[in-house]
Amino acid sequence: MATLKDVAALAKVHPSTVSRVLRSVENVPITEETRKRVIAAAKSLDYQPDQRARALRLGKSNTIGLIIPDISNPFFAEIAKSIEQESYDSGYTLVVCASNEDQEKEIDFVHNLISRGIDGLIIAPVQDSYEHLVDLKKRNYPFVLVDRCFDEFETNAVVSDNEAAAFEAMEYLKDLGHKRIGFLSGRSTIYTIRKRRQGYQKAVDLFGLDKDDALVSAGGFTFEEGYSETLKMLSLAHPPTALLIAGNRITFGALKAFVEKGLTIPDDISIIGFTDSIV
Amino acid sequence: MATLKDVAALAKVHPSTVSRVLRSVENVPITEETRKRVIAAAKSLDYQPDQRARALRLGKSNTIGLIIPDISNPFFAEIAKSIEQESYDSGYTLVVCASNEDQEKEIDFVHNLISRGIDGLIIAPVQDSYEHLVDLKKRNYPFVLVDRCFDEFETNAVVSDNEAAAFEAMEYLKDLGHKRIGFLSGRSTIYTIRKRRQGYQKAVDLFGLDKDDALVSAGGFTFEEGYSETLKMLSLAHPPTALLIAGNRITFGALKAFVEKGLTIPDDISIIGFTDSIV
DNA sequence: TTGAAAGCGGTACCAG
DNA sequence: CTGGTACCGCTTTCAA
Repeated sequence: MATLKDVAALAKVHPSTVSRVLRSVENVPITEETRKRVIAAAKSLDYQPDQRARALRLGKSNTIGLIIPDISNPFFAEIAKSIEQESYDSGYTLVVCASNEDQEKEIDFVHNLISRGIDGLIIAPVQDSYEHLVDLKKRNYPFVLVDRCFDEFETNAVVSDNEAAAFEAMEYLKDLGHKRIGFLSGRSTIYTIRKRRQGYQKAVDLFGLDKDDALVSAGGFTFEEGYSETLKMLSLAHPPTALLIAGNRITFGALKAFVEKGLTIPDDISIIGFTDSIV
Repeated sequence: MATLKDVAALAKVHPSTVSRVLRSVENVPITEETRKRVIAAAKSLDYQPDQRARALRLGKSNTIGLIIPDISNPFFAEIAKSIEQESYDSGYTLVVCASNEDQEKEIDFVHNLISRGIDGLIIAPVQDSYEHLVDLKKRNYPFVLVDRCFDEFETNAVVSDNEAAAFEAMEYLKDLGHKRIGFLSGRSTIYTIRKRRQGYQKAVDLFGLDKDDALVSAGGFTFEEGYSETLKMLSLAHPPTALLIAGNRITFGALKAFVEKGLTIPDDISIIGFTDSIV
């Protein structure tokens, strides 16, 4: 890698001059002569300024970090994609890290990214704990939460109204005539899941639907778990006639279970799933 | 952010001493006394070494970059996930960038990442051009290609045998009795696509299947394009009885077309798709 | 056993 | 208009 010095030597000027020419900002006047020489030298050496040195000096890196629980989940991948687009267009580089739903790793990433001098942080937290975030807030470090947040901990966050959405879905199913509706979801420590469940419960109470603990499952958010939990629910003495499913992979698991049981949608059973993939 | 100096001041020692204590490597002897004081000071200030300064000094960042064409494509998301795991376990941080199938952006990322001082680069190239990669090779910069590579340009690459896979799929369809098989894919500049197509052609020739340009489409790799291309192929005078599809989103598009046409699998039509999502 | 100083590659301020 | 210099935060000789 060519450095400022190399370019300076080739152009027979001082490094600081090269810096000025290349950034061209500042109202500093420069002879057309020198400018040409410098530019030529830089091009011939294919000079690229070292961003870490720059960042070190400037205290700004034009980089932001994104921590998501699972990059292979289409929902988060889509989030990552849009954020990436947006940052790129604004001249920022996005660093994507996947915590893999591992709280330790998330905390690790937070520290790691900060020590790399990123300008800001976007986190979809694992949500087993949040002290590290409290810490960030105390230090006034710029960060936002996406998709999931904490009721007990106030921060900047962009989340959707999962409770309302779940409630509306339930209302729709009720209007179809369903009285016995099951709820399938992942770990209930997760904000989105809790909210959806609240919407579910609210609807059950308000519409006088069947209230039964066996109809509520929070087994996990994988394909396999969705599959097995659905089977379990279908083999109840009084199985549900409809399902509200919070999680896209769970939904596919449920579909597999239906196929296996010979059930068809919407004749034998109705479902509404929270998912945003193209399928 | 607390710096070495801050810690040093608090512990009443020289910064260099703090550095030595904290890295604890080197066979440099240190009084237990001082060590204790330094550790305490560092902890109380929650000191995290500045990685960019460190990288600048050391000439090594323990970071590797990954450039993929599309993060929202499950195939690449899965690749990103495994690489991330692997790097994390080896103490490396992975920076993921999405070129969005945009050659310009890819080149941009390559330069950007290098100037950030990453130790190595993994690229699934867009494949419209490769001069920037030739450049990397000339400069002896450590990089590998994944999934896609160039026949005319030799590099380290990890790719699967797409040609053989396509051929085997065709053999399978032929054994089912199909004579007229269509091929649906994305842009044919892409390595994987080209190889699969070669496998397809080889099978058509070798097994004496129907050879018809109308049966081969390279429209694009999106859901919508898969949908419209399938419709187009189904409305031929002699439509295919089976389809080989290279691309997971195209496959879903094709499925949509089937549903719309009232065709069922495998009664009315057979398909084999290259895809790795759970669906 | 610890301190002082140089330098990684830039930027910014002050001189001239 | 351009050069010199200090410094960002850290590591690494070299001395003491």
